Amino acid sequence: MKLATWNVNSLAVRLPQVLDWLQANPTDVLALQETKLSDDKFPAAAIEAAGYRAVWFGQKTYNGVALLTRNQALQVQKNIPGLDDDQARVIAGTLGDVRVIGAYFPNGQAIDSDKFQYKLRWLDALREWLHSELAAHPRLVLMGDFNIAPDDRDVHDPIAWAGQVLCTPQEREHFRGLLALGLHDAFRLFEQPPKSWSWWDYRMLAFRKNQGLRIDHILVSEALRPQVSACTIDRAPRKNERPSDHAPVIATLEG
DNA sequence: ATGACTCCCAGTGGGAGA
Repeated sequence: MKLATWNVNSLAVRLPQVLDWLQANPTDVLALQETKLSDDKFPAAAIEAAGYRAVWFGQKTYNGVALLTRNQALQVQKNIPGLDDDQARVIAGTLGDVRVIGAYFPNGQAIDSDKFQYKLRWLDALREWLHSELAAHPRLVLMGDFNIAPDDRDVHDPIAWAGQVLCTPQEREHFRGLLALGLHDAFRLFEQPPKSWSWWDYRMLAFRKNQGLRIDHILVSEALRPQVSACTIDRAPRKNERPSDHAPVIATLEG
């Protein structure tokens, strides 16, 4: 089973790249973030024509998530139950016996902003929900754009980024809290090249200079961990003419 | 360096992203 996550920064702009990528990288579940499309504008027909099913949850201009799947996703859940949230950030579905949660974590903007407080509240609610989801679905994957660089080795310039949003102790504590639920960072189950990033700023020639962050993640539950045989970041789409600022992260599960 | 780039909705600029 191949699982992948990709923040596409506008599905309207990136749809051809997503379809090309799926053609080259057959995937059982591709979680998308930042579709930036209201539900009536979601390109369901083009995705079906490419041989994929989809469930989606979006809004105009901002946010928006989807799961593109080979088989129909069941038990679809949109956003975190019990959290009063007007932003479309989560879509979950069940494929076979695997529960898949695709999420676009809040950015947080600045530590002294309301958006950072919202991020922390959202993270609290996510952890609460995951606790019960894991009890109901031991075989679970949480993947998406976490907007958290878990460790200094996930940051091209840890000194410049120290204490900045995406790297604060509070955010990293939340990431460790997810691991404490029994989730594992699939990327770190394997030897990886140093300076592995999933996002590069559009500015400052950041991709050409390989100055980025690893903020897109695939977390697998304890029950799935033994089956994970690989986890990689595919930099190729970042070299496209009009790329997303994020690259896809891919995990392979045996069996 | 309150920048840079890209996307969006707007409407000839500004918010948001990370």
